[in-house]
Amino acid sequence: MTESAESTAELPDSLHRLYDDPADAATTLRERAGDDSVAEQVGCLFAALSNPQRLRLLWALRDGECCVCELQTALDAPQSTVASHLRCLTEAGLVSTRKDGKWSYYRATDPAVFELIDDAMAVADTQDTEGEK
Amino acid sequence: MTESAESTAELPDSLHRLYDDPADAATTLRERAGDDSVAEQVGCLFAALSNPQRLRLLWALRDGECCVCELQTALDAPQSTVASHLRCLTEAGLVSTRKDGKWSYYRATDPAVFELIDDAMAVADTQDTEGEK
DNA sequence: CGCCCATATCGAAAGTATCCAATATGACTG
DNA sequence: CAGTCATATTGGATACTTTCGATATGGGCG
Repeated sequence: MTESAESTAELPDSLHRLYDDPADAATTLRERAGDDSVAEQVGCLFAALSNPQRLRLLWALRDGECCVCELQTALDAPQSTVASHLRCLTEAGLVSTRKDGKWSYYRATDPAVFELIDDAMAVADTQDTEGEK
Repeated sequence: MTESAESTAELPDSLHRLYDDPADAATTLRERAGDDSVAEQVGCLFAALSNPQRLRLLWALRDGECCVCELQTALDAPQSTVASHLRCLTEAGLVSTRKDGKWSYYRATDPAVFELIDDAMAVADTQDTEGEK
């Protein structure tokens, strides 16, 4: 009886046909969908991982740190492109930097990200295989 | 001695200072970064998960199937917005539909996606906590 | 059949990401 | 301290995403 009163106004007609107490159902549904700020935070992580070049940068870092010129070679992309992607990964907290003179070395912050990527590959594969059978 | 000859031309100067055999190093680095088409495929999965509204749709589906009007209520978003996100999730293979008369019911295709999201949340949390200490 | 209902699709506006040449920065070197 | 080197930043062109009102589709009912 707190905010549920105001949110009742916006409910779709169909919900009234589906539930005896639509307002109550709405509250349950909204709880299940979870908090938007959490979703946004997780979404940012996934967004950082949603770019093929950035995934390849992470793969290149799997065996240990690399300097920018190595990563540039690995991707076969212009220096400024690589630098922007590294910035993006850094801001997402996925990689961190160590400077040694004029060279910058990047490494993965948390190896858990590699498991995350592996799991995603497994999920993507499953879908492919299901389509083929 | 196959393609490495042509790719040698584009190597950054700095790589020559870092390795005795830059062309060979380049080959190793490029192998480590992996295949671009695989990266693209995994990237698509992550892209589907990179939107807060779509994450909330999946959360809503965690306990079983829902019809569109329930999801619409859960997100508190216009019908067409919800429909586009559902289309996106469908195209990514993350949800599937069942039609019953004029109602459409959506469900998660593979529960593994929930583990993936949970793992991502754990990674995101770790970063937060590290920043605070 | 004619209407209403649940959902899907379209399409335009606004926002965001990507790429990369050019340029800036900051460090080592003679 | 001038030059060169490795990397970072800027800025603008182009492409993709997101949102959502309007409209289409296809089912069920009277």
